[in-house]
Amino acid sequence: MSSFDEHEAFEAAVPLSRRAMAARPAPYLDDLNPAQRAAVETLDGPVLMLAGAGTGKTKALTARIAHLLTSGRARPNEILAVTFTNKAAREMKDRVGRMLGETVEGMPWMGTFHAISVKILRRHAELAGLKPNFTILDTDDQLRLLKQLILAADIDEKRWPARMLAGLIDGWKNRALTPARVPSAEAGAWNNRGTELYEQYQARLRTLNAVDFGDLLLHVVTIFQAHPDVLAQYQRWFRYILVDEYQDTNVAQYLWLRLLAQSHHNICCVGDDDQSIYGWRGAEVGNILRFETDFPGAKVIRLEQNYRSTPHILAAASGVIAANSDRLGKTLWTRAQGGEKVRLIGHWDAEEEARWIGEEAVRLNDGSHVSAKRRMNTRSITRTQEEERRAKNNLPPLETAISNGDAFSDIHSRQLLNSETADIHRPGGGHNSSQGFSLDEIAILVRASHQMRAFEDRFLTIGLPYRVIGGPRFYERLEVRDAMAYFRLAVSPDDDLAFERVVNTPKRGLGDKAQQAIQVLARANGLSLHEAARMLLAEGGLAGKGAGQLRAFVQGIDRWYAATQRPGYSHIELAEQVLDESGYTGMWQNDKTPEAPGRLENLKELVKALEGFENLQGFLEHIALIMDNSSEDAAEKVSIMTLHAAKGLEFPVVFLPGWEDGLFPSQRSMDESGKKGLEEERRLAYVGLTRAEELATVSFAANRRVYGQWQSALPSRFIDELPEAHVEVLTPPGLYGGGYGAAGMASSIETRAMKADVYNSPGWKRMQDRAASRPVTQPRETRELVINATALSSFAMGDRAFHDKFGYGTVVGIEGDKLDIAFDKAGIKKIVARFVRSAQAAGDVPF
DNA sequence: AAGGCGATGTTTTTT
DNA sequence: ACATCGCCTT
Repeated sequence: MSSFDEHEAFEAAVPLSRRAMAARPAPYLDDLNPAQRAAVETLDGPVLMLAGAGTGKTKALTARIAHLLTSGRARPNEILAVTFTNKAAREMKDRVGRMLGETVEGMPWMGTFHAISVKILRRHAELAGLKPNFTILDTDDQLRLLKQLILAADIDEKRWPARMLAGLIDGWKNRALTPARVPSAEAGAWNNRGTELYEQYQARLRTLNAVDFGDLLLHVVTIFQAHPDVLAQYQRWFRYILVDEYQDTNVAQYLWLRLLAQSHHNICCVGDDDQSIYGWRGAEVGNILRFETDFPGAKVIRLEQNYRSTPHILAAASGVIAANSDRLGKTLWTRAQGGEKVRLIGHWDAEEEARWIGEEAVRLNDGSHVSAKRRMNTRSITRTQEEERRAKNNLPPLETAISNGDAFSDIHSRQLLNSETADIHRPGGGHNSSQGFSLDEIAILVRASHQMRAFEDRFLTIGLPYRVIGGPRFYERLEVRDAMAYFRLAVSPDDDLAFERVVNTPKRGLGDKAQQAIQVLARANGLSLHEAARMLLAEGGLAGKGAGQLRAFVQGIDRWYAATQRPGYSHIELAEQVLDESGYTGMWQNDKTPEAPGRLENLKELVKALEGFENLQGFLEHIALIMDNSSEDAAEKVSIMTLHAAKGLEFPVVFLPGWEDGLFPSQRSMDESGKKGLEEERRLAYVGLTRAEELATVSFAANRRVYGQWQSALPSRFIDELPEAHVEVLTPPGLYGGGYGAAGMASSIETRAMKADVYNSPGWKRMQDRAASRPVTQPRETRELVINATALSSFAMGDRAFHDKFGYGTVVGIEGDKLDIAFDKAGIKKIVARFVRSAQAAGDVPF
């Protein structure tokens, strides 16, 4: 499993497949534009691919890999391709495979910075004072460890919180600073004891044979720096280096890359300085801005042709980002024509904003069961866009499709074959009932996650299906982490952090006192907690019912460990056994709180995830780095997520709510980082706008509840930066209780009367002007939302019903189109009937 | 040892 | 408003 073995295995396996590939023509080069093509064919020396939003960056990157392979320049194991997320890595693997028409026998060095670092570090662990089987701690373990150290150092955690220290240490690690290298100017950090605690923390990690995420990179960098021979080996192996999202690299990652690229300089970094939005967690825009100085002779290739958005959307995004000063500068353009202007609308408060967006989503969705294909016929598209779409959905290539006479065998498709663009306008600029957007094509992008609540509340009542992207990750959930701790104990009984976590979960009557006794014994005798607990029992140092419980716990660990040692044990059975015998499953079964069933479900899911691995060890080794929120759910839903989470995604319809000064740009960002902070916020606005393919709607609310207090706000300064020619100001229909132009805004001004600048705010003035110069739009004809037209008539008192969010329940009241439903797990709720299915239709298994 | 109550701090998030 | 956390009570 070591990187060496894998690497060497490829030496033998590759020549064959390379021959096979070399014989093939290079079709992937044909549909690249000149800039993409240059980026693909410039193989030697440093290359910076500045790829604006929607310019086919991933395509160029994957084509470059394909080109390296087919041209015989490199074997799969000689390419180091680094991404930030597992998702990006997976996507790249898939696309390279698809491009070459065969699965390249793996690319062992394609992965995240962290995953690749783990591979390297396992092989050279001893150079970092670790054993090769070190464990990777997550932020939770990290925090608990720090708390212990703070306690031991007799520091008041109230005044000097562990979280702050963790942030400090992470920051140092992001900058590749070992305790010894922390600049003296920062020695005063954390009450003068920051570096001291950092040092202790690192020592403690070493004894635990553990690393945190930051260490993965830091250790590799330190090893490379201290052991030129090791570095030289990797430099020889990685003949070509590719880096995605380079604008997001931190100092440690930059050094990591620079060390590896030092000898041959064959490094290609792809990124967009305008999309750097992770400065707050250590990303250095400077890395990409400095590329040409860092790598002399670098070729900079700009990808500026956008295949994603309409001209209005592009112009609006460009207008906003133009206000930033630290830019390399790009000008996005498109061949696409037509499309709607970016819409701008003000609301009285966040609830109204959510209501309006909900109605809009429903209106746009109307006719959702018309296939996307049919709608595409009336859309302005480019050939590349269409081909990308086909690739994404595993559809046959355009040529095939047309000869087969599928939905695209119309005049527009032929047009697409003959020219690069087919400009097909949606009639009237609007949608009629026969060509709605799928809910999957609609996204709401917010600045801060607390904004999501208004949307969830609203969508729940109107029953609009939605999904929240991001949020707590599967493996971060309490129950999953507890279960993992049990698995860790089964695999390595001496894992003290895991022991601590679950020794009293479920409650075993082992409180502070008992745990202290174990700790003391462990420290005095240099034992693990597991061993110390055994000793404590032998000595009879524990009285009462705790003793029996602890004995069962210790013996359980022994038994589970023994099971893992038996050759050919079933790790899935063992996992179930562990959760069962420990009483952990029982704990949740007895729990009557509404979240208990969900937690049990997650545990089931966790056990199911084990199937993909050969044994528990393998699972645990990879889990920290690889597991994600996958449970993909096929049902059509509107997506709600933060702007950060939206990077890299695209949607035909995008709503951008909450554009108010203080919220977006975030006050805190500006306070803490000044102009730099503001510019990062502006990039966030740019990211948001450029997610939209066809329709973007910016909105703001005059009033919003912030920490329980009503506060009014002014339209975001970014609204001023939207170029007027590309924006349509919607006057909200009176139907919805008035928007910015109605009484709503007027009273918001009254509430802010103390602020003299209100009437003079450029954003406000411009809003007034725009509104005045346009006739008031008639209230839209609001179509009845019919998602489940039969629902109304089909429910009677006492019927069983199913709701996406609340699960199963019984109808206990009917009131017009609203049902009172007593949910099994969530209590009684009033739900709009069309969003409830009958229990039979939903099937028997909840969720 | 465990449940209740007041102080507290509230962007963004990956690995 | 709201959730989390540590302390305090039982």
